[in-house]
Amino acid sequence: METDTRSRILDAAEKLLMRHGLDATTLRMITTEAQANLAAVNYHFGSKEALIEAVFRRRLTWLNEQRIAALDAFEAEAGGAPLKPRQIVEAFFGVAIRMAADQNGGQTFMRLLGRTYTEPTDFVRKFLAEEYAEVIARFKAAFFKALPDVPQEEFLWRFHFMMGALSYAISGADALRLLGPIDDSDPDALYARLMSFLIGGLRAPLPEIHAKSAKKPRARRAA
Amino acid sequence: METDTRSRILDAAEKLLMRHGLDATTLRMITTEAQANLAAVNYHFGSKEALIEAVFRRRLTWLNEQRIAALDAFEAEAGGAPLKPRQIVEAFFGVAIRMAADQNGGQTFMRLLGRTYTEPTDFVRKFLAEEYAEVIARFKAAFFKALPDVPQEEFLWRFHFMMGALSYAISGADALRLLGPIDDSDPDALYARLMSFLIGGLRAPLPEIHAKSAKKPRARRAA
DNA sequence: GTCTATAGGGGGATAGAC
DNA sequence: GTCTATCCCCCTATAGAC
Repeated sequence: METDTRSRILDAAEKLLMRHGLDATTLRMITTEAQANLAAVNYHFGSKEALIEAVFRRRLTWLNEQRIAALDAFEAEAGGAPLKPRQIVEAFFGVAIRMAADQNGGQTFMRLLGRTYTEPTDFVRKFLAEEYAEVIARFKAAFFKALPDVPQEEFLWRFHFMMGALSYAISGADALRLLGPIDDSDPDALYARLMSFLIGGLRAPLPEIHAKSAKKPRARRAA
Repeated sequence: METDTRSRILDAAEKLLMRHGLDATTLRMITTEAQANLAAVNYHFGSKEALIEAVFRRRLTWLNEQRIAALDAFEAEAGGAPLKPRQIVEAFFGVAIRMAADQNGGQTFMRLLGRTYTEPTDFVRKFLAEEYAEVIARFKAAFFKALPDVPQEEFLWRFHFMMGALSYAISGADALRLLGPIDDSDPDALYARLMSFLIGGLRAPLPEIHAKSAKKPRARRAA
């Protein structure tokens, strides 16, 4: 707790944004929680939006570096051969879910991140795209190489569904509660459950896509 | 467009809530869009919260009735025997994704619903729990019967992950865009893709849960 | 039922003292 | 770097005319 004002504001903002969302969190709530003055936000960050961006970038950059490092390690080990899908899933989603178990702010941040994708504000979308560009490119390439039998478009949808499952695993506590009493206190169990589910979905039999919508005569083999 | 003021307000609110979220949508935006007077909201609904509740209940009640009707039909057909998991998934998620393809407000509503689970406000959580109570009970029972080999706790997590995938399938357009250019205009294709993925995840091999958290000694081998 | 006008509260941002 | 005081804007809700 003996950190500087700037860090205290970031920590307080992270926690309150996770709990109340971007719009409902006020600078007054943040500065009160951080035991700082209202004007301190504008002094240190310039505006509420700039503060929010700083909250995200602080941990998201690090998270995606970890993902790439994990992928690098697997690829070095494989020496040019395609990775196992399980390894790529581990590098992307495993790293995330492990960060979500970290009690030192990682958990709070991942919950915030998880709820942000479905409530996108323009300025957030913008810097998220920047932060994700490299990691997405790397993982797409790795997956395409590892799953040559899965059409790339089909894979992208599956990746998207996997992101949804991850998001709920991390920040869907309220939806979870709808299902009845359930123990969500064991991060290792959550990790194991999510990995099974994701790999099951990723490796599912391919759907038959019936091209009855005339709009896009989907060339399944040509091109 | 020749509907009454009350309906126009509901339609406008649905659309704006979907786009901007609960907090960032103001009554002024809604009444302007609905070509109604600002005071009309309070006259017809009493408050902003009551309006929001009406927006959700209008379609959610109907959606869950459809789900139960679909389940009833499968169960009548099976005559007491357990259903196939695919049928139950179809009754719950298929109905939802079909409503999400409906251009007559269903699509807008489902996108709103999808983003709501991860940005829960207290009063929303409350009536969502009411609206879901029956359908959740029915589907849990059906799944437990259909999947006797899957521990119930494991199934609940998988159901939760499936909800996450559904949510992204419906309202994660922004997250999807991060992955690159992708065609999301074909509802039939989306339906087929999501069903494959969900069933793959639901039927995945069970994870090994290592019970090192003392709380729940899950008897995997030694206990 | 629908309007205008306004009350009453809270928001983000900033000027200027210390 | 940190504070107080304040500007100006927009919000929800409601009173009261029509």
